[in-house]
Amino acid sequence: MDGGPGRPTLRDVARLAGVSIATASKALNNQPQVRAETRAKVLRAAEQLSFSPNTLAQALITQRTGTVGLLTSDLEGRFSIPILMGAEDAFGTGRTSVFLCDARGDNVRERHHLNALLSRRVDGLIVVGARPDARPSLGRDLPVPVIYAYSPSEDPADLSLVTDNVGGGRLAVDHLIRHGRRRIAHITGDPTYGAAHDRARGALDRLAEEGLELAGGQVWFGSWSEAWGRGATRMLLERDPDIDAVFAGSDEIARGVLDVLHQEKLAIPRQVAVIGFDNWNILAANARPPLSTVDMNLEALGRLAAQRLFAAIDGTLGSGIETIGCRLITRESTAPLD
Amino acid sequence: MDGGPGRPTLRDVARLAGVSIATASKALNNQPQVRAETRAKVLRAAEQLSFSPNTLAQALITQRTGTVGLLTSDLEGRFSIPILMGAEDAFGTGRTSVFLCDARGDNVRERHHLNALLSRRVDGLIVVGARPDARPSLGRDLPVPVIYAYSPSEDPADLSLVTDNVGGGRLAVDHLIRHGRRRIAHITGDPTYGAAHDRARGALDRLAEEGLELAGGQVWFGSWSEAWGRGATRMLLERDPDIDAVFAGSDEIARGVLDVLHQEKLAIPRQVAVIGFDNWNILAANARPPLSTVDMNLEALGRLAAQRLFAAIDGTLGSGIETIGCRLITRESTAPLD
DNA sequence: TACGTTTTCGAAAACCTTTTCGGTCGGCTG
DNA sequence: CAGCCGACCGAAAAGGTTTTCGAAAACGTA
Repeated sequence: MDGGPGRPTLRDVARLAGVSIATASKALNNQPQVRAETRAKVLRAAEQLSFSPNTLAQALITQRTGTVGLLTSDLEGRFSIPILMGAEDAFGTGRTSVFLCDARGDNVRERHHLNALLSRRVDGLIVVGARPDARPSLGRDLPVPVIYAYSPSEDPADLSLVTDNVGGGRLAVDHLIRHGRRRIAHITGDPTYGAAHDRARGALDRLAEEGLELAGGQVWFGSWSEAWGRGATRMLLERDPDIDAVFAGSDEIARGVLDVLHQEKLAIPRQVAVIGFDNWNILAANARPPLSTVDMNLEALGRLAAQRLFAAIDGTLGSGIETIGCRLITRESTAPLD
Repeated sequence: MDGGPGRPTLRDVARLAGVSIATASKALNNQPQVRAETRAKVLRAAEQLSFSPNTLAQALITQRTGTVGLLTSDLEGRFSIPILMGAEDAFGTGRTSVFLCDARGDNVRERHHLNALLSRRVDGLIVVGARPDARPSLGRDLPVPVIYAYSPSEDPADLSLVTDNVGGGRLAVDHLIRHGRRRIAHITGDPTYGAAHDRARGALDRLAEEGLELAGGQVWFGSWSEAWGRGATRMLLERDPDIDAVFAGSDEIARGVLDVLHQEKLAIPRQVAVIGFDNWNILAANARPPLSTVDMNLEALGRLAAQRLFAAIDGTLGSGIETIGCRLITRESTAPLD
């Protein structure tokens, strides 16, 4: 009936419409060299067979698959997902599809996935890391453009898109200062993370501009956990009971801070304001009180990555590190001192 | 040098090895009809050109792309991700790649993605929904097998894989009972979710078997939020101050429960045990004390979906609803009464 | 040497589409 | 009527691979 057991092909459409394969193709692709009447015939036939063109064959000719690879190191990580969504979003509207590959932080698996993606002739790659520190480059002589998101590449010849952690730290402290806070402490996470130091630096810079010193006598490095937030807050209060604000390096830590402040019967935000980092909704929005925090704009980063890649696919790729600014989210855990 | 500007093709390999394209293909694919010496020559040539076969062309012939589509309705949703990871995991080892598509809960976008995936000639589809209630089928006459994960299809002719919420509720209450708790309350989420009722039913069933009644006089339905967990706990304590355990319908709710129990100076787990649902690590593991909870085995569900799909690709697909059991995670928020 | 058998290799078709280029047909001008 | 032009259509090549089938080579046997 339709020419065989498989899916209908352009040949079937052409036969049904009573034209040649070439004209059928032209009709479906809005080429000008076909009469309106003929085009209608073809379209009707295609509709009738519910024909959908074989993208593989198209790609074979046009040398463009309309696919990109998304190589993530850590899917469960909360940072890959928004980036991935942003990228999917930016592509989704067009005719590009995304191959998702999770390397699970394993180098050989990453290599394996990379080869598979190249075999599939993806038009480009986005590599999103698990943590904001630099990672090894995939190499300089890949046949497709590559964009590194979140984790920059170690090779400055690559193009990397990262969040502005220094600016984020500055943003948080600026917000506290504007609300009249003067005795601001900073509790943050794992000191092996560059991001922890960057955020701290931004915070200290802004304090210095105001002629303020960090309350608590130091930046409290530890781990990115609620438990550390609790522990550090206890130590902090012991050492310096008079703080009026805490900048936490992550929302998890902030939750720990809130917990201990409640235990100590300190009113939030009246006596102590708290601000977090990440805008991890489930933690921040549901906190008691809801947590002000710094959002890294990861979806925007993902979208930008997609756009840059898109531009690079026909054209040439830039290099270096491009920084995306953070955004302040104010909720009830910070408020002006009255 | 390598025969042109583009990537090396089989033709280039053949030329370099001094054989025909056909033999080159056979050599690379371990076909038996080629002399060992010739095969070595070809392999060396391929290596030298760092040749990787064009999967598109292969797919065109073999009528199998080695790709599957993962159609999710809600990427940011915490339930899609583990399933997605499980599926990626099960496929990743082989030679299948995954197209990720997020419909954002929008029907026309879903249709759009579906068409794109079919155009790309995916070998199969996994559809993962945003909530555990039934969703419309994609249709019966798709040219590839489809598996519904998490959200079952409304059409019983489709194959759906879901979590056993009744069993999960039973598991939670059973755990509490075994630890000597008798006055068990249940606070859960949005009553428009079938899962909320299923979990409650499992809980009530197990209580009935023991001749126990639900403490608090009712199942407390509300919303899947920490705030509701707090509010419900306050009402519950007012009505029935003597509870010795709370089964929360989600970890978020459980966090709210813990919060209020702490405020009321009730010792956990000595006076009141708390168990959650979801095993959402960031909430459960970091709670004070760490939260016992029920894990839905979503990665396993994803893996199973991949396996079922794989089996269906060559073979025929089953139908109906297949249920995956839950798993108890015990942490410190539950302990035997002494 | 003649012949049969096994092994090894290559030519060509097939997969499905796009695109170029040449051809047909109608109508128009001189 | 001859010639030309524009509009429309089809044959065929191309893209990279797999696979079938026939041909050639190598080998053993009579």
